[in-house]
Amino acid sequence: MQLSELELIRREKRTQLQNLGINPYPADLYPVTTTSEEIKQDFSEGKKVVIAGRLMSRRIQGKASFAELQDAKGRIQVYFNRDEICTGEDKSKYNDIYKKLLDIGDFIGIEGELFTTQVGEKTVLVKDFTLLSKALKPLPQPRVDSEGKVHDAFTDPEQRYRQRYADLVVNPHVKEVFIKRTKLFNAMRTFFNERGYFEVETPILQPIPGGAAARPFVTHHNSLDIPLYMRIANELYLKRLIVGGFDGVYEFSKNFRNEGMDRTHNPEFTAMEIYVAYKDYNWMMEFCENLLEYCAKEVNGTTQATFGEHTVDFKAPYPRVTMAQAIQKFTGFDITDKTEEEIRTAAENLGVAVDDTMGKGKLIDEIFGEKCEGNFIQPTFITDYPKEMSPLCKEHRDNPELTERFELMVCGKEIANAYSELNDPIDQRERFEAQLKLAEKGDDEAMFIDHDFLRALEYGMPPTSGMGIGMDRLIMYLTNNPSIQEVLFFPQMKPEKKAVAMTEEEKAVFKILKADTGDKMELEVLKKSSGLSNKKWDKAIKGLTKNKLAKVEKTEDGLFVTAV
RNA sequence: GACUUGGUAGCUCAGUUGGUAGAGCACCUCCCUUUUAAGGAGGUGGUCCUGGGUUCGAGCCCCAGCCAAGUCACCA
Repeated sequence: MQLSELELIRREKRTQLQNLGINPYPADLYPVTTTSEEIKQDFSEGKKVVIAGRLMSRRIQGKASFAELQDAKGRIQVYFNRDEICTGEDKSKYNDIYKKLLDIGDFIGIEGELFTTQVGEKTVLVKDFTLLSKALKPLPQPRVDSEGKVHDAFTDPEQRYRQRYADLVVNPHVKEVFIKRTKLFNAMRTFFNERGYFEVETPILQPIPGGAAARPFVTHHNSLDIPLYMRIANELYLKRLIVGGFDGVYEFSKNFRNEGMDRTHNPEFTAMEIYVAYKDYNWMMEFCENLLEYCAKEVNGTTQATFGEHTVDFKAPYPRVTMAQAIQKFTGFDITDKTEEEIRTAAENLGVAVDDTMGKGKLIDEIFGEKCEGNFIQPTFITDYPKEMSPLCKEHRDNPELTERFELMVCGKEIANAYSELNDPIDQRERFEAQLKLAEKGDDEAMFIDHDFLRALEYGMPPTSGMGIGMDRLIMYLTNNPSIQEVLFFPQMKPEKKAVAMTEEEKAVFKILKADTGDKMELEVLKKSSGLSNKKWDKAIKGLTKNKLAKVEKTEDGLFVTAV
């Protein structure tokens, strides 16, 4: 890896510090007493403080200098004055160590006293400082001017996602998104725990990937010599726990789906699933709207959230619309009591793409997805989905073609999905078998039959309502980010291409050179044995000498190439 | 998977018809003791994404590829 000039300079400074007897990476605890935030909130002139963080900007004016120190809570101005730091004859700590050997990005600790500058800035007067960690790579340095305009912003998404650590250091608004993300998780936990529901963990490596229709990642367990799948959902395991006697269980689950990536799909994503015994989906709707109202307030301090052009209000309650009502409203077509053929014709008339493999449920789902879904901006429950689309959901108490299912739509997208859970083991087996038929027809997302899950149901599961929430999508709404990558610390990226150390020609030449005894050859001999054209030879040998892998020397006996 | 746009210094970006690769910030040297995006003077810094091709000559034109973003398709 070729180092830039700036990186070489910093490495040299590291060595110089060591030569001065200063460890650039000391092991000692640093006795921090406060943070930048506390200093500003609880400011009193002359107060002694010990703080630590990264040096983020410097304005050096000879024997004095202002700088900014950034810690986990923000930034605080610090004032380095030569006479304060170097009270004796030796002024090198200021002149050499501070001014010459520290860089922006270095972690330092500061002992000092608070004061206010003539322009009114709360500042730490540095009495002494300690290098805590030397940064060898220069950070991007965005700056904000007095009009609030950002200069040199670090904005390239590729670099920001690949080097999230740097993104977080220099872009405070990015850090804010992740703070809100954690607030959301904490808020949900609090809401559930206060109601007595129990947080659990279930397997991520599963012999049968169940609970959703999706293509799984496959891996292999060596000593068992069996395939294992990364989980696509945790539903079936949580229901086993309801069978086992828990009243309410929930889990934040990292799920993995081996499907396409775009700005709303990452191969791994986080869902929250909760199952509560003796409840139905009507109860769950109320629970859901109360939950989201609570979470929105905890995260943003208000139930309103801005998402692009929309302002969404999470204040409960939310409208409840059946799928049939939604379709009637946006297409004028009433699907109630219609045959499959009538619905197919209606879909075709509406310009919805259909094919012969689609059953009644799929057709209805297509019409809804195409014509209705995008219209629900404010949180809205869509209820009573076709049975065919919901193999884990209980049949509707009033209509055997439907299920007791709802999805919560926000800004035209689903963020929650819930059922009155199917607990009839015979019905469940038949639904799995119907899925198996779909798989045989080539649907690679059809569900597997999970016999152990059926066995669990046979022991009896109480009536239960369950709900899943897409955490990534929800936090996108709460932080106004249209891309899932902005709400994941480390979104999946294609691997960075490794810089090729040597070209094929260079490798060939180098191999011949190394094979020769003494690693030294006459240039003409080497050139001839490489068999390269003039142009390619020239490029190869220049490449090798440039990378200091070979050296060309002229002696009395002629031109020689030496391996270095 | 298709299409569109982009990839030039540590960061943000210019780069004319194909003719010696530029700016601001950062960095280095010197001066400067209460400043605040940017004090003054001077200087250093490049795999122009990669590989081919056209050409006397390619950052620029052509072909292929890599990576990213966006739109669409597919998918929860």
